Amino acid sequence: MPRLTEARKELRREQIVRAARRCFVRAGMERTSVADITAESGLSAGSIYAHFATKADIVHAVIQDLLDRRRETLSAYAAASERPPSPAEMIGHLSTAVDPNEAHIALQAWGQATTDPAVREIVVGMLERLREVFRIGCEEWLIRTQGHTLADAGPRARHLAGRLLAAYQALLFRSALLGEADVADLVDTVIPRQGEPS
Amino acid sequence: MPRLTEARKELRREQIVRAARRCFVRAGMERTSVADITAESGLSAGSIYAHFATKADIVHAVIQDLLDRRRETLSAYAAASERPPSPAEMIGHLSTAVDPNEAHIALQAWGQATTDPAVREIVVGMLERLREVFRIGCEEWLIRTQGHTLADAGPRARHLAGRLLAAYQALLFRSALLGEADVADLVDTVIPRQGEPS
DNA sequence: GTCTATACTACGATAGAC
DNA sequence: GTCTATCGTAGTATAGAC
Repeated sequence: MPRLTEARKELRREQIVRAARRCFVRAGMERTSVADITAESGLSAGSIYAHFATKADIVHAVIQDLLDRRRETLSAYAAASERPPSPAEMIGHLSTAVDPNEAHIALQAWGQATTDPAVREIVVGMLERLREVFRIGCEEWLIRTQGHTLADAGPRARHLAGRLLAAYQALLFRSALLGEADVADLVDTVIPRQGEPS
Repeated sequence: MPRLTEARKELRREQIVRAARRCFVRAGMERTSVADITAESGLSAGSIYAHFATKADIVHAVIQDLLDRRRETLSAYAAASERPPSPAEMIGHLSTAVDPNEAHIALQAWGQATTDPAVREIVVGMLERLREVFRIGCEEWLIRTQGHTLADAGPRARHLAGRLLAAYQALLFRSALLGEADVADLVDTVIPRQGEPS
């Protein structure tokens, strides 16, 4: 029966993480007190501290969880279609898939990362993995639809991945702080309409 | 003599803002206490509260001051040279001029902006002004060195300005959280080597 | 205007009953 | 495991002397 209790434990953790995420969107990570999280989750302080040692651990869990989901979604999109999506299609898809609430947390995480080494680790590590997802996606696209050789595609894919990463971050910023219109505008701005970007 | 005392007052405010900025770089805006700022500035709590009503006012002043300086620097660069700099030259200049400490504050401000309306106002407002600086710079470059007509240059400059803005934000992110190498890499990635970007 | 000392509040974390 | 109640601390802001 340990597996059942393990699963239950994980379920509680998720419940807490979800409640914390709602609080963070509303008031920010630092202005959210543990009392706020207890109120939002319907649990008590004692219960929460049975699953997380400190408030910082909750913050880290929320960020990690968010970034993990994001990466999985992207990875799934790139792998789903029979014909690999072009960089322009990727950004187009991202622009429709990005959630302002998630963008809020992401920007807060960036700010935290400037002073909290643990958060920095999470953010930078995830960034590298995201870059890798982009790179592999671009490589497949170049080889399978653009007729590049493997040798050619390698450096070119790295280049494109860096560009996609920057575009994605700009997307998050605009989604969090500007309007829907600015998100759409960015897609037009960053990605050339046809073929491959220079 | 009111002007002299006014000037002294402003000087004290600057002293406080500078001390606060150092604290923010070290520990973040929210984890910095007023006591930290008094220690860093060499002043006392009483003195500080004689010049700022609340800690939030200090935060706002630090952010505003930073963004103002940034915009002035950029504006001066664009206006300085006899021949207007190209977008590529602008980003190249930015990449060498960006200070990691300033980038730290900028990212913290973005995070704050997601929940603090006053900070959001400052950040978004400054963003629009920055976009305008870029737009005007690009327009001049297009007209005076690329032979565009005014009618042609308008929309094109707007397009380029949006792109420069995104690149600048990516630059700040990398400067704050990644290394010098990633900053240089971004310049290569985002800006085509010659002529105008698509 | 600037200092020291402090009032008041809010927070993170724990204790102990159930 | 979860609750209620609470301890200790740290923080913002103010009071009052100089």
